[in-house]
Amino acid sequence: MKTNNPTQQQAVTTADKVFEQIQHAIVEGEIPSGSKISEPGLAKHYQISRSTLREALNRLEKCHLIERKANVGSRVVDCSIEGLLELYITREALEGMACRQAALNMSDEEIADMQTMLNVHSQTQELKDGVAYYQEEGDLDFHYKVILGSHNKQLIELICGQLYHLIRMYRCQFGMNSPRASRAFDEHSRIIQAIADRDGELAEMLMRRHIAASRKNIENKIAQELPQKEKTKVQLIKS
Amino acid sequence: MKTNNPTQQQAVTTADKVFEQIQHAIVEGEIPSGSKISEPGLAKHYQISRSTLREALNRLEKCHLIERKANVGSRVVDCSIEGLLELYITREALEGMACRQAALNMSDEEIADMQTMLNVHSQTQELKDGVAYYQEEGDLDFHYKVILGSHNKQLIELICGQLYHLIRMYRCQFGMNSPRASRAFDEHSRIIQAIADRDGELAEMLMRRHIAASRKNIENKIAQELPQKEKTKVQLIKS
DNA sequence: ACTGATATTTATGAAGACAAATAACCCAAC
DNA sequence: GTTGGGTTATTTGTCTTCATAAATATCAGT
Repeated sequence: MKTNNPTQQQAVTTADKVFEQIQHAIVEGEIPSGSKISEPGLAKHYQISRSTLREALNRLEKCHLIERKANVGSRVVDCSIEGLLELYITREALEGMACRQAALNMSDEEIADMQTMLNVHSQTQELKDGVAYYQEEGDLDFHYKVILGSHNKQLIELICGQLYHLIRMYRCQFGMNSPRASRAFDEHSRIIQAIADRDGELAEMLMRRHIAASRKNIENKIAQELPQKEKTKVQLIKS
Repeated sequence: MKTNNPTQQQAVTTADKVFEQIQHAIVEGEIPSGSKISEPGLAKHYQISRSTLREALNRLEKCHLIERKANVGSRVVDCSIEGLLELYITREALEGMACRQAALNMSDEEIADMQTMLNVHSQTQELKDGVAYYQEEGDLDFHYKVILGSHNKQLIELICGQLYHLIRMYRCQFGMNSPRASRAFDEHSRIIQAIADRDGELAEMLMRRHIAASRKNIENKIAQELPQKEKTKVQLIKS
């Protein structure tokens, strides 16, 4: 799986490399969500000095994967339902606008590229008739291309540079290989159509509905599961 | 002028204090936009070690006031017209959504508080019949309260914690004490009304129009000024 | 046995020293 | 005069060490 994104330039310094390793460990849940981070411990584990580790921690803080309190230390963010819903709200706003801008600013080549990508995904989806690939990779790819298509550095940095990994973390932690694959495919298709038509208003509306639908899907699952038992996390959402 | 915002807890460590000082210096233009940052130089100037300064630089990077390249160094972001417009686009998306959420989530007390604030600003505006105060402080206060009213930690962190200072920087650098004060007041008033009516959809729409109007105002100024001469920055927008 | 204060330990914040990479400079050759 | 290579100098990245604040454990007193 492609773990890196084109926005963050590839790691050259050791702090960068360790950052990516810890990032991966957090996203995949190897370092559990909500746990305290021991600077001396992690530094020893990765065979680096504490100052280098702290440099890495700063990057992690930048993309909201850890939180720091002065004179106390760092914790991995804990994945709460509320946090997940708030993240979706934010995505709806940002990606909606990104989609509108994409409709205005994407080049014809970029649009053609996205259309072929969608076709590839379509075939792959039919072939595997499993849903995992499409949602896991294809969905992210789609959203990614739209965001980059906005040609808005501010939006790209915020979504791809910061929220992206948090989204992936929630996906992993909650085991969300959403069951909405086939519907999502249609929605993606219509969004691209709107972009191709250079209809920014429609493109934004469709993208927002697309994300809002995912959010409501989650809210429904919660409404079903939560009353019967008070378990709050893992496997709650999974189809 | 109130320089701090309620979201970032007050500085306890020296790195925090230096961070705030440099932040202020950048926002006010004392450290010119686009200039390279000398780590040894700044460390000496603030009488701290380089490692402490680097800690401060990391915070500055977090709120997009400086940019770092590996093995090369840090630069203050340069304020371009494109950057300003992109920032407005992003604000429109985020604050629009924040406004919608505020209409859903604000308590009655918070709403009443905002209404009295608006009245105070109204009187102050009439009294001074100058526009500076309202725009400089009142406008930010208004937007601030709306964002906090969303009760969405993600949105609050993104806008108040990160974009806020960048917005202030652009305001200072471009000398924008916008001439839209009276119109802005009416718009603010209608937005609060929509929030009080718990009409999220309308609240978002009005907020987006409010921000978009500012953006278009700037675009018009540019369209007027740019053809006649190629000067790109300072005083370009000022009424 | 339980509470509260003190002492010990541990972890974080800050400073200084070293190594590696980049940028600046100077001189030679075309 | 301009271009290319090599050397010097500066800057950044990393490590080590010290100081300070928080957390824990210990012990006395009730």
